[in-house]
Amino acid sequence: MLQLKDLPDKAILEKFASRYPEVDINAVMQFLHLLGVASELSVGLDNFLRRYDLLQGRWWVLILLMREDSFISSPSKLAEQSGVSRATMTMTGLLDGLAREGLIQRIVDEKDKRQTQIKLTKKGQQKLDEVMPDYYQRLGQLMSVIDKEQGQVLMDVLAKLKRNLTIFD
Amino acid sequence: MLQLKDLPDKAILEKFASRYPEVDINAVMQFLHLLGVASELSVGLDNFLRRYDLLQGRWWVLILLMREDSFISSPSKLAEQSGVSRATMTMTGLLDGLAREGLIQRIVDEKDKRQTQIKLTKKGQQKLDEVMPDYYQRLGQLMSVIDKEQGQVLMDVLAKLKRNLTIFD
DNA sequence: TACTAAAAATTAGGAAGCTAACTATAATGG
DNA sequence: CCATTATAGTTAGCTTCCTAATTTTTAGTA
Repeated sequence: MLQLKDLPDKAILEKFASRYPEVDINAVMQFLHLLGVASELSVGLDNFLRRYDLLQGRWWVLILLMREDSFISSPSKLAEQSGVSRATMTMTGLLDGLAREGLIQRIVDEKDKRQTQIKLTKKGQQKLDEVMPDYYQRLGQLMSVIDKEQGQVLMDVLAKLKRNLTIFD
Repeated sequence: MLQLKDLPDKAILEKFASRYPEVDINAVMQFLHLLGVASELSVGLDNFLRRYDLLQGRWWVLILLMREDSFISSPSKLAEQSGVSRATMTMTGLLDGLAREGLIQRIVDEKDKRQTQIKLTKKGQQKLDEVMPDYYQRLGQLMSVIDKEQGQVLMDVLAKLKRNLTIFD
């Protein structure tokens, strides 16, 4: 993700504009600030989760399991939903680590021996019960500076950008 | 950065709300969509750059050098500005790779022998002259769906969130 | 002046992701 | 019904980042 710390200011962009006249200065500023702030938020979230011995990936796995009615899913479904490769899901101790700490449990699927079922344990649920209230409380505070109208504009803008993603193809 | 693909919908968040009543559903949706879209934009940018044999890190180095009056900087300054560690700047072939391809040049600083000066070469400038017009043109198109008023709201919202980052501390 | 501090670059070792290849099992269709 | 194809999980090898320690050089101070 965008790690650039020293975003260009107007002066720099004007310098670049003299060589590359097609630049739309406002477009660049909006784009880079969007990526920059999102990246900082993501780092902030990571730091927050670290205090609960969770990394973002491990946390998503627990949440995705809690979404399921029976608290059961499979490695490939979890990988797809959380946006990592199946290899990453088994390596990196994502599942191994969670299982070692007793937050999830592997169950052999007798019907289809290719599959392993992954189940959220009581201890895993307890971990979420620690994290989530704190997370939701902070998130509410973070977003409280955005009023209703601005929130709608934000969601609208994000939706439009998402639809426009093919521009980089 | 946030890799979660399967963002929660209203139904899921309401289910979570019954266990964690402190959740502000709109806040969560806005937050996750912001991180999600930003992440997809960043991946899109990477894919775009790959066609010019650039990764995001390599590209920033060239741009940061072009910003300097004499096209000269140092590894630690570049590391700080582009948001990677000094170790990453020398390893990973960031500088080694760019030097090998002749896009930058290392110059020993005779005044302070601890430092190495990094200079953008003519070939490096040519590389930017290939990439930047295409980049700016696409970026202009991408952001063209956001009108002036929405753009101002977006920048305002981002600035407010940035100021609020300490909430995760 | 000589000793200590700080600073720049690098190196060592490790974390967390990727793709591609491999193994075992299940599903399909000629 | 058996041969091919597809799917789930894992393994191998690579990439790109990190922190902490090391080396060299400079700056500051007693």
